[in-house]
Amino acid sequence: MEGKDMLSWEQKTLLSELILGLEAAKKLQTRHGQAPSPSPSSSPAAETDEILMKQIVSSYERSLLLLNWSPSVQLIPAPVTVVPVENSGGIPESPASINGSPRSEDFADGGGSSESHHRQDYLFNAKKRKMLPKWSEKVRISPERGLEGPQDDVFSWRKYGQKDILGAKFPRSYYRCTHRSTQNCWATKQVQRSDNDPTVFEVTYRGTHICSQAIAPPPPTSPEKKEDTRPTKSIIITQKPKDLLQSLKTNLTVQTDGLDDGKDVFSFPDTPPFYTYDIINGDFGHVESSPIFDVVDWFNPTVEIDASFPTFLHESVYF
DNA sequence: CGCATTTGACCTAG
DNA sequence: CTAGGTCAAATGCG
Repeated sequence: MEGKDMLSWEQKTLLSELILGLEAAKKLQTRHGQAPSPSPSSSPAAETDEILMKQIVSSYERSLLLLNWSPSVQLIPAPVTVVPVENSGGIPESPASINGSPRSEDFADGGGSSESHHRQDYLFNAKKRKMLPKWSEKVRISPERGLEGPQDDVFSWRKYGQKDILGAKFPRSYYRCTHRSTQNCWATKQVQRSDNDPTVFEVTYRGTHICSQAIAPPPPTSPEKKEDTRPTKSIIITQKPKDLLQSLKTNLTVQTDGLDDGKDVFSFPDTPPFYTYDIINGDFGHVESSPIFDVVDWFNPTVEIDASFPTFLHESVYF
């Protein structure tokens, strides 16, 4: 039946919506380009408009590209190996993390089993989660800090579980975004301390943050002390930020272990990425770009991303 | 008090 | 069945 294009109707709808929007934006852009700014006095405004339109168009394009690219959302978002630790054994890392067969079973709520309402939710979440992008990085903490878990990001995580893993000395901790319920942010991460090197943690992220925290940590309009913008968490990563950044830029150790096909090499987009933020900690710049959120289903219009989007490609990472 | 963590039970994939 | 992942009640903490 639907052999190649197995998109759910939601995805199709989204697709057509995006196409529509893209067309409109393009038209607008064209027209704008043909007719120079009506008010010559305010040229900066025109520039802003142009930027805006470009942004819109490229956003649409990217979205479409993503959708077409991988029907089952298998984008790996710029995995950054933080510490160039040599792979001690390698990660087992479920090779078939993405199943490629997104059978869109609808949840016919049938009559009778209302008891399993939250169970369905569980199932639903599990299924949904499976489609989320996944990547991992190794983080070395500085021992003198005595910190237990590495917190290399500015996100607020909430621990929701801990498990002893077979063959691992240390338990694995499970975290999810604090704003899961409030903002539908389904990003999770799990932290596993390395067996041999207890200063190394392996952090596996799953899903991308869509919460507002993901985008705008500090408001740029208030030139106050920018030191305390981060929430009490001191970044603890690594020893040489310079070399690290250098190697990141040149080498970019991409650890795409979540790819089962082994073919989906994520190349950085040439278009201005979705957003980049960086920790201005004097320590390390962590650049993360987000792929698509799994658009499969949420009709939550309250997620406003654009409002906090002004920092567009600012590179304040110092080398 | 409202949040986060702990921790055993529960669930599911393989 | 087992191992890994998640839930949720209990507990802790500011």
